[in-house]
Amino acid sequence: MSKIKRIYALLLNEYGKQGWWPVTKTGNFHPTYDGGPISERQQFEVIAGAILTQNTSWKNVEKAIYKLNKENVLEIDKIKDIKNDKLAELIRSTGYYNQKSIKLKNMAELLDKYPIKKLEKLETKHLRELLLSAKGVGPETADSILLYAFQRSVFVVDAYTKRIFSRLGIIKKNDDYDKVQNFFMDNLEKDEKLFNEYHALIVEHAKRYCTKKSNCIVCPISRECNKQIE
DNA sequence: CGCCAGGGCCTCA
DNA sequence: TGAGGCCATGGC
Repeated sequence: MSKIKRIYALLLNEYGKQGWWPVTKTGNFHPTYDGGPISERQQFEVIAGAILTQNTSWKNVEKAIYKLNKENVLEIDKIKDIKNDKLAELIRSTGYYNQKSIKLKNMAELLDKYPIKKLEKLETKHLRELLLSAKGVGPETADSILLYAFQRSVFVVDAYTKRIFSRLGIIKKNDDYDKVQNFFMDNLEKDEKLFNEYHALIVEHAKRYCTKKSNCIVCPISRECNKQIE
């Protein structure tokens, strides 16, 4: 078994299935981790959440999603029509709220022009390019949307991925996004379910042990690690 | 009080 | 193409 597959097995054994991406179920206002197929409305919720969580803790995003649900505006048409100031106020807890308000409305415009049902028919490469053409959507956000909203087998790279795997000695900390992504995609089977779970496990591991000031002493995968802390 | 959080854009060299 | 500033709240 390859090293990255072994790491995956260890993390899965340690933390269990994560049930990503958290979405709001009917009759509720808070997103929950259940896994399973999602509705078109929930696809948009994932897209919005991917934007809102940029450089921000998910806890702060949950509060915003709660408010958006309570105001009944977490839909493409409603985000498109809502006043910028009103939207900014609802998502205040996520930080960068003025920029994110614009980003959400840009995305709603895009999805109004290219409905999700039509985007489903696009090849992954073309869908990725379209998402990246939206202001405020960079590679990580685009790939999160591809993987968690459209179930495309794309590996998501974030700051946690770089931190964990550079400490493990598998990548270099200055490797750019595409290089890290290619490393994972060249060394794992192209399986959407695997990519979904692996990224979620990376986030969990980074939060619990591989924090900025790491917790190597109690880390469950320290045997695999060179402990190359900055 | 400072640091960090499921980034991305813009500018400047 | 790489580094640095900027956006900003909430938890600890």
